[in-house]
Amino acid sequence: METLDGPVLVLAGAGTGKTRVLTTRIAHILATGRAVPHQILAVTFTNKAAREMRERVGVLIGQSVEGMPWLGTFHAIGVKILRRHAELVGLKSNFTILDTDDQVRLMKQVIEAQGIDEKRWPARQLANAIDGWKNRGLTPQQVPAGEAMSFATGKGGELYAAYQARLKTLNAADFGDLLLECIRLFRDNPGVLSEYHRRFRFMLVDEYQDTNVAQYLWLRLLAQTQAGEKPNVCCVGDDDQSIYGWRGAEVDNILRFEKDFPGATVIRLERNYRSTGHILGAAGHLIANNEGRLGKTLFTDDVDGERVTVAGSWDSGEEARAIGDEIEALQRQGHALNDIAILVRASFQMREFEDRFVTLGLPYRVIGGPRFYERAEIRDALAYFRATMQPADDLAFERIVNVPKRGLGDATVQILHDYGRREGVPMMQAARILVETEELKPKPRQTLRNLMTSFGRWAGQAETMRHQDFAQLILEESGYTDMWQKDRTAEAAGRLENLKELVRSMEAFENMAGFLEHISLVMDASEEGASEDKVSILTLHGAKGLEYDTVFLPGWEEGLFPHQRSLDENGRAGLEEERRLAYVGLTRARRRAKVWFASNRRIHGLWQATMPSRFVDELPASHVDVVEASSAYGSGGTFAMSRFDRAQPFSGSTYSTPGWQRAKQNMEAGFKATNAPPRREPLTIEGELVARSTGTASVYKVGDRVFHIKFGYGEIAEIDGNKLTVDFDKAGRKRVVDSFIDAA
DNA sequence: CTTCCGTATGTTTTT
DNA sequence: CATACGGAAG
Repeated sequence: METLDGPVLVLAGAGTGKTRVLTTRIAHILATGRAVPHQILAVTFTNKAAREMRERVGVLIGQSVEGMPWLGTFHAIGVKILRRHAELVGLKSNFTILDTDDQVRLMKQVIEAQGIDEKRWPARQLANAIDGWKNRGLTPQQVPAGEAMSFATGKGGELYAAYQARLKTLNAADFGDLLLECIRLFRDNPGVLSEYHRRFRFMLVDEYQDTNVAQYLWLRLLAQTQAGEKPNVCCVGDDDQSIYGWRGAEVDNILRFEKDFPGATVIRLERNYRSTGHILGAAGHLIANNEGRLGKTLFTDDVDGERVTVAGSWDSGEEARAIGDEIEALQRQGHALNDIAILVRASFQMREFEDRFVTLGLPYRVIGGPRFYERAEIRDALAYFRATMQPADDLAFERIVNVPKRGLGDATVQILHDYGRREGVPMMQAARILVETEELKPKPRQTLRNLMTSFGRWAGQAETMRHQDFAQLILEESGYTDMWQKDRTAEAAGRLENLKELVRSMEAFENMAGFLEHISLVMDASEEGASEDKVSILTLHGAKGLEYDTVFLPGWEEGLFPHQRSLDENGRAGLEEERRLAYVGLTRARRRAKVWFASNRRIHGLWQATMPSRFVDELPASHVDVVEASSAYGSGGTFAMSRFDRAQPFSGSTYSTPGWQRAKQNMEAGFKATNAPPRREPLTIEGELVARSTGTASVYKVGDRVFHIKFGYGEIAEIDGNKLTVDFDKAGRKRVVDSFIDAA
């Protein structure tokens, strides 16, 4: 770790203190005077990681050093560089950054402009292709002919080129460009590149296993050195935690680090400070099934602790109930809900848990749902701001020209669009010109005139008011807030709340322009109050980098985990990535990891018999307990939940328990998917609900109109202590706990 | 231009 | 099953 000079690869296993390595290294470089803050380039993948690193460096070196300007995500640093040299890549320095949604809409236009049927060749698909090419560092000219052919019978490359051209006219860049254009900048302008060579004395990269080709090329360019010199580049990562291959990450980057940087020092961190012995043992054994690893074996000085448990359930509903019960049991033993997480493979699995927890009145939070910036209301609001601030931002203008509905539909937009393209002016300007002509029908013409007057007025006010008041004003005068206030659906209240939050978050910025720049890059939700005690529900992907005392891992079934699609599309590599995901899941646990699988699961609405995941088989018997599912569910009927015999957990690596056998038999018998659940649950729910009722009289009465944060408005049908049965207008009849309810 | 109904389609997700 | 999107009718 003291090695400061030359290339260093730190292979940091899960829970070995990866972030600590990076932060102490930075602190060390600064403390020893080897460089000053602005000579250090430190890149991360996510804003969260960047923020965390910044904070931790700050703590280590004290307030004496002003922040590090070159600590950030690949993209944030890319933008910073591009803005300085924008003209060299055909942009102006105030270029707009498009997100995925803008991207797709623009591509749709490009596809249609080429006279291609957008239905046969969806924009979405082209966006994915182009994204893939950009991830691999390919410009339109460099796309392999075969691949360019694959879209729209050979138009793929052309469309990519046309799209890039459109971006330049719009003075815009998409996320991929932030790196790709940087690469082009460096390649075409050696002078610029060497300026950065001189500047960056030390380079550090976090999560190196997640880098894609473009990021790799970018880094290589920056790490180029004079002959004989070795770059001071330090990459930290863990090949066993590479789970973003489907997004362009190349594990290869980390596997061949030593070839790329001859004479590199490789440091392995294998001492784990997070988990108990049994958890590490199980995870290590599992991941050893992968080939092509750099190979690490984690160890700990901690106790062996509890074995990893494996439990089966009849179906996903029972899985949710059993896990809910276990969590309540843990809670009674004094465990904080914040220390408990449920890690799922696919987000559809979350719903069952949510429903169950709502019924139980067990507080939970879903991590990683739709991002703040992705929400329609936020994007609409931002589009208003963008259109006001940057009158050439056609995409923003198009987005909100008819939101709220004001009678300016496709026909009108098309006219503006055509005129703009023909005359080479932005749509807003086209609109100003056209309202003075006879080209538009009287009604839309008047509406459009009013709208343009508003935009004109707002643009004038931008300078004179505080930007948050300014934002508020636009949202109100445009009728946007009004639109949601009139909306009585479940989400409307939340949307208004989000808008308020958006305006509130602007306070932290100098002005509107600064805010827009930030939001286009950062775009993640304002930190949710982690202060309340709640169970976390998140995907395995979302769990990377996090840790919890107790981790529940439901849905370990063939087809779901490993996911069938991963297997089909990427074969062995896909399987190995799934296995790494399992490894990530297990290693999130500090004290308890609890694996679950169900024998039946509803997939696409049909009940399917499922087989336990091969990963269950790959867990070593010596670190695992096969446990009986919660007894409450096992006792009713012949087909009731099987018991797993504690006394004979395994024979070899094959399970011999009844549930296991039955699950396999079900598969082998070729159980056909049915429309009906394979079996009705015993009526334990009612008994349990009654038993659990607090008896406290509810403040509500039958027939009251209420509002539920998740289900919206509804009417109370029954009351049972603090458990209410509510007929929701949209969500139907649900049983909920009254603490989740407000009077409507 | 809006509303409603039918059909298609169901991983993982950051910037 | 449930939702999301696109096409046809009002």
